[in-house]
Order: sequence, then structure tokens, then C-alpha cells
Amino acid sequence: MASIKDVAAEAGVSVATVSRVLNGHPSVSPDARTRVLAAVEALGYRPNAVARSLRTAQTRTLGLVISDVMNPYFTELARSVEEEARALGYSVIIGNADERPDLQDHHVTTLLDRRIDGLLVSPTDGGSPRMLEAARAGTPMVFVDRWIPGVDVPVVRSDGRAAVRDLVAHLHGLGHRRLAIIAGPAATTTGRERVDAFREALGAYGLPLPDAYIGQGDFQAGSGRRVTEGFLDLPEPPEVVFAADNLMALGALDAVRARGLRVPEDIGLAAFDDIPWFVHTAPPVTAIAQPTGDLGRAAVRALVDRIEGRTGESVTLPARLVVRRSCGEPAPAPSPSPSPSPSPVQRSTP
Amino acid sequence: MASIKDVAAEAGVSVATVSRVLNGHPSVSPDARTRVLAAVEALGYRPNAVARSLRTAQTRTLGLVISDVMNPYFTELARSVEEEARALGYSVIIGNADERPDLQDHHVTTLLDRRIDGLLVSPTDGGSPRMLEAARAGTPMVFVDRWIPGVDVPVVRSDGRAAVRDLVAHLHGLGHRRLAIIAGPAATTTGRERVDAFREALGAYGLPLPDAYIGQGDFQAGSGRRVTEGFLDLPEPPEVVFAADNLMALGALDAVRARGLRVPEDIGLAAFDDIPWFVHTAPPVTAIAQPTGDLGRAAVRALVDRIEGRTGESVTLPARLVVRRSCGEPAPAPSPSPSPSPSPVQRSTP
DNA sequence: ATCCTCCTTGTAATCGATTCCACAAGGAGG
DNA sequence: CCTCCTTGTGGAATCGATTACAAGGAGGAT
Repeated sequence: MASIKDVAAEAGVSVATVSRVLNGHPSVSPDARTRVLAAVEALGYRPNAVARSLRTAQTRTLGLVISDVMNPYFTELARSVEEEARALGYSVIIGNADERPDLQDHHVTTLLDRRIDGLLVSPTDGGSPRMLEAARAGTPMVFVDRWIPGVDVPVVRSDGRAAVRDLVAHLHGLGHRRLAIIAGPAATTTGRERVDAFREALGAYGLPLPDAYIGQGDFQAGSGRRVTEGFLDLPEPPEVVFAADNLMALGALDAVRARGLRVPEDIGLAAFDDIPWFVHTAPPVTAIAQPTGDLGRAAVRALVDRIEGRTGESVTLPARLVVRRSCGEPAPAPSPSPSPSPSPVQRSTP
Repeated sequence: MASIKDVAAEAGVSVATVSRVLNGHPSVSPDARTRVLAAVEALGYRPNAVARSLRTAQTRTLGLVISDVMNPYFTELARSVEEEARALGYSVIIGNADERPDLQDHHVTTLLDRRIDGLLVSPTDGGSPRMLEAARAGTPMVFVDRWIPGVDVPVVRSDGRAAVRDLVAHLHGLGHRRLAIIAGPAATTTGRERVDAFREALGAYGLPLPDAYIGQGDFQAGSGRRVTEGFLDLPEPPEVVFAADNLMALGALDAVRARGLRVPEDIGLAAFDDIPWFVHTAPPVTAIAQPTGDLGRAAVRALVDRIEGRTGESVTLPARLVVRRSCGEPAPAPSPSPSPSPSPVQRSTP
């Protein structure tokens, strides 16, 4: 593989001149420039990014550590992150933590060893030591989706509170009173937050959230199945189950089906995180949709701002309720009369 | 960030000794070793992978260029690739080509610029110039899933021929005679291959595959929708539509539903590539499942073999048919009687 | 006591870029 | 005609590691 020296020799100039041509430095004669360009072309020369990074102390690379690539929400996030990063001239290296703190730590470590310019993290647990260390050491960093309280790092996330209120209003309107939730891990902010928002929304309608109706999940399908089975075994099972992410909703659907029960006739189901597949399940699933693409793009912009010396602030975007059929038939749309809905709610075309 | 010099100073030895300790070189005195280790600990030193790569001319990194991360098949592939690579001491950088040749070229270029040790590619089109160049230049490379004929690079893929025969047998057994296919791009091997296998299998039953029953798709949901609409507009629409990948199957499901028709009563549907969601659609979709995880792992092993000077051969793994309900109710399982099925077929528990 | 090994260690070259500094050539201005 | 500036160029230092080579010291054999 040709190096800058080969190009310099071929063009009959010094390596300094080659470097200047390649980096658009102004003081190079037109003659030298054309000779260098011709040599580059002839040799098929491409600069060695490793050497360049060593010298310039920047890699133009972002690290993204996410909890679970197989979760469509995070896949979409990763995709939008890569797109925006590419537009800004950065590459992205993705680390999949699989909801395992040790793997998260592994990825943070190797990313840091590679001297990435900045780190985008959706922390799995309370935060791995390496990550906290990096944050303290001043590595440009932004939390996305989940975050760690008390760590001074901007957070780009979506606030589901209003959408959860809309959901509860929707369920209440359909006549449901016994509502249960499959929670995410208490170690994650999103795990706690969604339960809190749900409890709060129920409170506004004078509904309780008994402990028996809070199932502990781990954001994976298996836990959704187990928790739902527990709900169904209750002397008085809930009328609707709200899963705190899409994979647990999938598990819940499994569990209900395995009992030979039907959704929504026997039990209703709603999920946090909307994904394309929810349109095609039986029945289509009512869900709370995050603006995933916007989240990814905003996170990259905040991170690059930090890297390039600008401020890079936290961003919170609203989520919205998408009503489908998994909690019962929505009443036929009342034509031209004021909507009783507390905030605009998208009704998806089935 | 502490460098090897800082460690050397702290430990009172030369950088050479530090390097020897860190790389497990035998001739280091126990005394020096403990002092170096203490200094490393005290400074929180981590070797700079960029500098190391420059010197050793290896990055211990694999590049993976796939056609579409949002496609669950490729997501799973990427995940298994990363897992196996990690087990072998390599990192993976993923490039998402989004079925766009220009993007594929972009990613191949940046990966090569980073001097990755080897490249895993699922080519989008006939092959970008950069990629062919790299293959010719001897960059260790392995094709996975798709490949480019005439390029001397090992291919790790799955052979769907037998499974497609099983599928046609299944459809024929259900009484279906008018079978159509939504094909993938003709520029991809998988695009062509699946049509060929389908046509061949139909031929074995004396069934034709008229041009009107071959719809040109691009492996994206939108094309599945359009093609299916075309099929439904035919004077004599097909009885079953076979989509060459899961996203186009999703689009087909959309199109059928938009017409107010039902699967499988009005039209049957089958797909290449099985994904978890197919269990939960209405109805569950009959699909051909590739051993995706095995494919990813085998591809990494072949690539690493090449990188480390071993041979690294092509691998072909069989796909298998998973019968669900989207092509019509399978006949109630005939109890203890010889199965008429030409090869073992998995019947999924719904 | 002398010489030869073996073990440990440090010095310095190297990987492929970028960039500071010095210098030469040529034009402008006095 | 001499100075001063500008412009273009090359030499060499540098980034942070690895590693060939040389050298010093300890211990064993003669």
C-alpha cells in the first residue's frame, strides 16, 4: 500500500508538499499541485487514517454504546446516529452491550483505547466505572435515551409523561380500570421513569397501581412473557397490560396467546416504543412512539458540538400516543365535535 | 491522557521495558514488572491503540458492510459477527449501505482508510470499484449472504434451494397452483437465486412461472407493497405470493390488508428469511429460515483464518422451511403414517 | 582469575502522517 | 542597486507505541 513517501518520490517533491496539497494548504504552486495529484492518482494513494490520527490526536470517530441492537428502537437510533455523523464528517463505531454491564464496560474501554473523539451512551445500569471515569476525565460524551443521574453529561431523550397520560386517558375512556405495567430494570432511568409516569397518570383518575400490578422485567421478550403469566394467574388479573418496551410487549403477546386468550377481548395490551411491526401484529398494538430519528440526530449534534468546542446542550423531545386496536375498539370517531382527548393524539390508519 | 513515557518515568524504567511488560515479553525481571504494573495502575494508563496499530500494521478490527441494518436478518447477522469477532479478539466496525452502491463504496473506502485487517461484505450491487480493487489487492475479504460471481473471495451463505422446494411442495399440497414471487434486485445474487430456485421447484410440479407473476422488488417494504398491488390488479391474481425477503413480505401484508382482503383466505403469503416477528403477525407467516447466527460466526472464522494466514474456505449452510398459517391451514397432522414431505420440515408451534 | 553465557535493560529506529521553522527565489518599494 | 516581504519548498521533529541491537552484570565453567 502506497504511502505519502511514495507519492512524494513519484511527484518529485517532499512529503511536506504532498501533505499540503492533500490538506488544501494555500501555499503550494499550481505546478506542484498537479504533479502531486497525478502521482496520487497513478499510485491509487489513500492517506493512512491511523497515522493521521496519531499525529493530529483526533480520529473523527464517534462511539455509540447501546443496550441491545436487536431491539428495533435501538437499531433505528443507531441508524440515525450514523447518518447524522456521516453528514458531519464522522464515522461511528457501535458497541452492543446486550443489557450486560460487563459488555458495556468492555465496549467503552475498547472505544476509549481507540481514542474516539466522543462517546454516545445509553447506559445499561448505573454506569460502568470506565464510563464514569471517562466522563470525569472530560471525554466528550452525551447520554441518549437513558442517562445516569448526577453525572454532568448532556442528555438527549424523549419525555413520555404526556403520552402516558394520553394512554391512560384512552384506556379509561374505554372503560378499563385495572391497569398493570411490565416495568424495565430499576437501574435504568427509562425503567423507573415509565412506572412513575404511569402511576402518576393513574392517580389523576383516582386509580391505584397495586404492587401486584407492577411486574419486574428486563426489557427482553422473555421477561415480558413471565410477568404476563404472573398477571394472568392473579385472582383478579388486570384488564390491560402496559409493557415498558416493545420486546416485553412481544413476550406479553406470546403469553396471552399461549393461554388461548385473545387481545383485546380478554386482555388489552399497550407498549412503550412504537415499531413498524406493531402495525402487523394480531391485533395491531397501541404504542407510545418516540421521535427516534430526531433523538439520534440531536444526540450527534450535541456531541459534535462538545467535541468541537461549542456548548452542546441537553434535548428533550415529546413522545406521542399511537392508538391501534390492542386495548379494545376505539369508539367510532365523533365527527365534527370537540375532541375530549387531553392532547393531540395520533390515530393510526390501520 | 497518560502515555507509555509517563508510565516509564513513574516506574523508573525505559519505555521498552514498559512495552515488554504490557506485551508479556518473557525477559523482564519480577521487580521491574511489579513497578511497571504499579505505575500503570497509578496513572490509569491504557495503551493507545492508534499508535500501536501504526507500528504493528494491524488494527485487530474487522469491517462489516451490510445492505440494510433495519432489516432484522442483517441485524442478527451483525450481532453474531460482532460476538464471534470479540471472542477471537477482534472489534467490528459496521457500515450500513442501505442498498445504495454509493454508500457501500463510501463505507468500503473509509474502512480501508482505517486499515482494518479484513472485510466482510454483503454486496449491494455488482460490486463497487473500491471493493473489487481491495479484493484484487489482496485485502483479506469474505462475502456473506450475497456475493459477486467471478471474484476470488470465499463466500459464506445459506442455500435455500431445498427449502424453496419444500415450500412449493407445501403450497402444492394445500391445493395452490397460481404462485407468484416478489423478487429481489437482479444485481444481487440472492435476488436472482431465489427466483431461479422458485421457478425450478415449480417446474418439478409442472407449474409455470409466468412473467406477470414475477414482480421486481428491491428488498424494501415499499416495493413489496407496490408489487403486490400489481398482482391483485391482475385479471387472474396469484393464490400465493412468495416474497424474497422479510421486508417485502411486510409490504405485501400491508397491500393485502389495504384492499380489505384476508391472509390466507383471499391470498396466501410466504417469505424468505424468518424473523421473530413473523410469529406475531396476523396470521403468523410461513417462512424460510436461514441459520443466521451460524452464518455470521462462520464468516468471521473464515475471515480471521485468511487474516492470520490460514486458508479460510467458503461455507454453505442449509435453510429450512418453517410452516405457519399464512398460506392456508396445514392439514391436521397425520398421526403415525409416513410423512409425504420430501425432506424434514419444521412445523412451528404457533 | 578469566572467559563465556544468559538475562535484563536501555537506546534508537521505525510506522505514516502533520507542521514548525528555515531558507531560497522573486517581486515591490525606496 | 539594495533591502524587505511574500511565496513556495524541504528538513526535521513529533505523535505513542514496538522491536532490533547493543551493552552491562551476574553466574558458571575451566
